[in-house]
Amino acid sequence: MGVKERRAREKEQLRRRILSAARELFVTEGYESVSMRKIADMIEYSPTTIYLYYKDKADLLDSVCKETLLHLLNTLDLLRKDKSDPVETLRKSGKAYVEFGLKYPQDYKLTFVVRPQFQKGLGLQEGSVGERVFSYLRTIVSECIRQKKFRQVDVETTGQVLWSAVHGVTLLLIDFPDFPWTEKEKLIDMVIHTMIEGLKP
Amino acid sequence: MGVKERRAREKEQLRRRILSAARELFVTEGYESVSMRKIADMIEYSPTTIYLYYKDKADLLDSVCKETLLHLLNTLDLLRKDKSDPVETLRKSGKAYVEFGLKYPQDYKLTFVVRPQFQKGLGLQEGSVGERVFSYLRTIVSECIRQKKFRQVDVETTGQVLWSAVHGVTLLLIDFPDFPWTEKEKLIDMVIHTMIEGLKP
DNA sequence: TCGATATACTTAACGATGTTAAGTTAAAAT
DNA sequence: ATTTTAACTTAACATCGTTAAGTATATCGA
Repeated sequence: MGVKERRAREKEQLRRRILSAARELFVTEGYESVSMRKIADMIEYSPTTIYLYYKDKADLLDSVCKETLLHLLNTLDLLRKDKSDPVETLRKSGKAYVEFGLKYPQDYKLTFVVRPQFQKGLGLQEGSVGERVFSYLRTIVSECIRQKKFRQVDVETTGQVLWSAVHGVTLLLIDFPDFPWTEKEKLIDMVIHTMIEGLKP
Repeated sequence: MGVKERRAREKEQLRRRILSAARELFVTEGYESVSMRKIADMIEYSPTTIYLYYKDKADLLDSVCKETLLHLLNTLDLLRKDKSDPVETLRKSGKAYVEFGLKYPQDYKLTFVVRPQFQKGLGLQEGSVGERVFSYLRTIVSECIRQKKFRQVDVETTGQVLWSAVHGVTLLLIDFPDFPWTEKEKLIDMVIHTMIEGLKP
């Protein structure tokens, strides 16, 4: 009697096929340049079929971004294993964050720049993947303060400050690839290093 | 025989009317949501008239952004008068930069996020307004180093680091208005303060 | 002052967009 | 065997950026 189950599985498969086609197109051609018809062509269904699986184009974007956040979270989580030096963990996490952004520049922009425009009131609500990413940052910062590696600063604000810095350098490097940056590695390292130095006692 | 002159003046006037209509619509409705027809409606001309003054929609965006950069440059330039303490000038400039972004959030996004996507190879070339904004930053930083208020760091990289930080916090505040930020003022101040502390000897 | 030319602008059209409503086909349930 | 349900498609709407062709008006040379 596994008929229902098989059908559900098939539906889920198509759902995923749509999502991955959408991601590939969004990333290579940009959200605005991708039409529902292009996505439909890629998966060899009619354009309207997509609407049976996703509310609209913005919903598709939303789903793509949630996946990206999950991917980012997994990438960062790998670094938390080593608990010896929280400052070092923070440095590594910062680097990993920026490098993630540069490795998947369009995914990063979709998630942190394009999506907020289309999903108004996206406040990183309780339990969301976005909240979990930020909470990851909070944990490390508070450990740095507890071990007196940082001065007695407000954990919440400090987290936001650090996020600002890495977000900023990531976006600048993505958006202005032809700007005469000093060597990328050096710039990223200095952003993080300067921040950490500025937080020490 | 001021006929030619009058005609040229009239052309220039219409050109400006188009530009300011475009800016108003871009800023209130977002670049993608604005159609050439809407702009045309606002100035009471046919849509195709715009093409006699601007190559295409991206060209219109480009002109709007150049104006924004000029506006930003003028705002910052007012702060350079006081030459007593370069670190204080830097702090004020940083604040002014972020506040400019928050005062004109959509203009800021158009200039620093949307435009780069449509004008590929936008490297802030020699003599451009963008170059002049960055050069403003470079001057202050190098003065800080000369006066030994900062350690002996690379001027170019340091400028880029500072830009990253203010750009980052500006965009986060614009893009995630519903995120539970600590008080805006406090966050902005701490971003700048942390950076400056991290650069001191 | 008359006819030619150039300037400024408009109308009409093309192919493409997101999305909805109505229709079709095939499988499942009764 | 007939009805119901699910999955998908066709056709259409209003709107988009942009181009080509057309029109009207003002300027210029005679």
